[in-house]
Amino acid sequence: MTDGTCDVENPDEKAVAEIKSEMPDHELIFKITDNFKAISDPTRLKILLALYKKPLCVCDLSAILEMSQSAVSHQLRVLRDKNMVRFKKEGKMARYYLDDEHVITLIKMGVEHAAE
Amino acid sequence: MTDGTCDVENPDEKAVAEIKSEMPDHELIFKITDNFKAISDPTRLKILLALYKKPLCVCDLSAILEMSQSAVSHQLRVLRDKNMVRFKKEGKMARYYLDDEHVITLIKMGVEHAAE
DNA sequence: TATTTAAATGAATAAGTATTCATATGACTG
DNA sequence: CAGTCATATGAATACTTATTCATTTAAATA
Repeated sequence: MTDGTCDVENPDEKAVAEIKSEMPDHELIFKITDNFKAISDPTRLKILLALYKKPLCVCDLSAILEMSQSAVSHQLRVLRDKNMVRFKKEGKMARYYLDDEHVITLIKMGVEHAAE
Repeated sequence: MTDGTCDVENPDEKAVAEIKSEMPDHELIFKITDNFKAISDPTRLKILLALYKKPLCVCDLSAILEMSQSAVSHQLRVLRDKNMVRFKKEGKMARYYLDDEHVITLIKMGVEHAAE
């Protein structure tokens, strides 16, 4: 075992090498996991589900999620940094919009999957 | 502002209440995020992508990912606990199989999304 | 203008987690 | 039967991250 593969019952070093070479590079892997990570937090998922229904201000999101304004703002910032939401300042309010249809498709599939 | 919603320009308390009532309950939200969390880690994502090509033993996965056997085993356990992979003991080896087609569909979409 | 409101943000804290290291188990092998 | 190999696992460590608290900013209002 010089290459890390098993000795036992393994005429498959070729297959292993092929799978390794076909593996997406670290950058792409990181991009993918980064997107999934964004929708892996209950607060952020709920924000996206709410905004899917209707653009909303921070205050309304805070009421819908029953969470502090600060916590919601912090998570909105995460979603903004990933370009999943955008906002428009309206007076002293900030109205947030969904800005990524792909993510909603992913979430819908996740909902179906989890609901069996 | 007694209900947490904004005073300003907000005749939408009804909409807010509706969105709140239509929000999936905590249990379902948790199920969904739990699945996404599983594929939000680069190591686990790579394991699933590799097993999608072909069932593999821990040792081969370790070689493909260029990671320690221990790290791979720990992550396989996480995926096993979520019923995303299963394994069959073959002598001293353990051959791991994908055990969740839905997850692969999600990952495929994630790949497409990330690759633009 | 002083005050209140909506939102953003930095720092601190707490909770979660991925990897490593050391060790254990069970199967094959010499 | 002693030793090696494949794998699993517990503990420790290092890192990430979600929330809270306190504060700040900018806009509306009294």
